[in-house]
Amino acid sequence: MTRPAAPLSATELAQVASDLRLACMRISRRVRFEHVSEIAPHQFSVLVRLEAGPHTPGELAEIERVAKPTMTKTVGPLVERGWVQRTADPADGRQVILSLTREGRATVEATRRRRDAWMRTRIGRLAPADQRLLAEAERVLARVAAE
Amino acid sequence: MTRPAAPLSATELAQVASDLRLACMRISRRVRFEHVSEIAPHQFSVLVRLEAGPHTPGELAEIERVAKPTMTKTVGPLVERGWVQRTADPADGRQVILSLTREGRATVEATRRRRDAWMRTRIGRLAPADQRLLAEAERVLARVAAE
DNA sequence: TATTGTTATACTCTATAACTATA
DNA sequence: TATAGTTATAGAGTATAACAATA
Repeated sequence: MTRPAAPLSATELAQVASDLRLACMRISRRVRFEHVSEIAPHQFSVLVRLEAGPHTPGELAEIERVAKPTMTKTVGPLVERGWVQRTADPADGRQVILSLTREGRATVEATRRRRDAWMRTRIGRLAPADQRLLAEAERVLARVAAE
Repeated sequence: MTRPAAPLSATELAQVASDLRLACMRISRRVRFEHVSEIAPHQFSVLVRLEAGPHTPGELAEIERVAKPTMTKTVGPLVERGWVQRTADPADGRQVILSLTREGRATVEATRRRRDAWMRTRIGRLAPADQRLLAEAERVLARVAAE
């Protein structure tokens, strides 16, 4: 369908990498700062982890690359606000199982919707061809991000 | 050269926006965390601002959206490490002019090179067609970021 | 009196070390 | 004795309020 493409030259590669990195970092910053969030980034990150399923504080600390006492302090306010609940592990009395409450799930979804809306508004303003270009590029960029 | 493109449907638009936002945020996070930096993000940000030219602490505080006392504390260690220098404003005795030293400039450039290299390595591994796709998309993404 | 920058003080997020309960 | 989680304590980074020097 399309003719075979030549790889970018070293110069082109350097330029694209630099510009693309900068664009990603700027977008990321804008999304995070756009609305003065009701929830701190590290707290939101924990809610997102719990969305996928329950975890112990120790697991969360490892996933988030944070010390265990830090996770204790991070989770505290989330429990107080009714977004996370602690339950005892029936099999091992030392462990605690953290899970998202219904309110916690709603908070994650609301925050995600706000962030997506920011991006959707801006892409929506682009010319159709540019929209399709980004749709194509997204698949590649997702692979880069996942690497 | 190409046939006219139709705009994305609302569903496609929502999907692309969400996925693209996530990819940008992940890449941004990876770039920032990849090397345990010798300099904290907010300090690096100040160095980058000063790269463009001298500023007063008050200007920097406004640009970085931070309180003035915070900027005083941020700049302190940068001066101690020899990356930033303070000079008195000859026209207004209340003001201080902050500028980058040669060492400060070198630090900014080195950090930027490391970050670019991370991205360059990953784009370099892609198929030529994907490289060219990202090169095209970068221009659009930069517009979105600048908006 | 208004403005620039700093110092004083407090709160949050992070860490390491010490402690408690359980295995 | 080892492990999961918490509490105790300390170091950054942030803020607001109070202060000193200058306009």
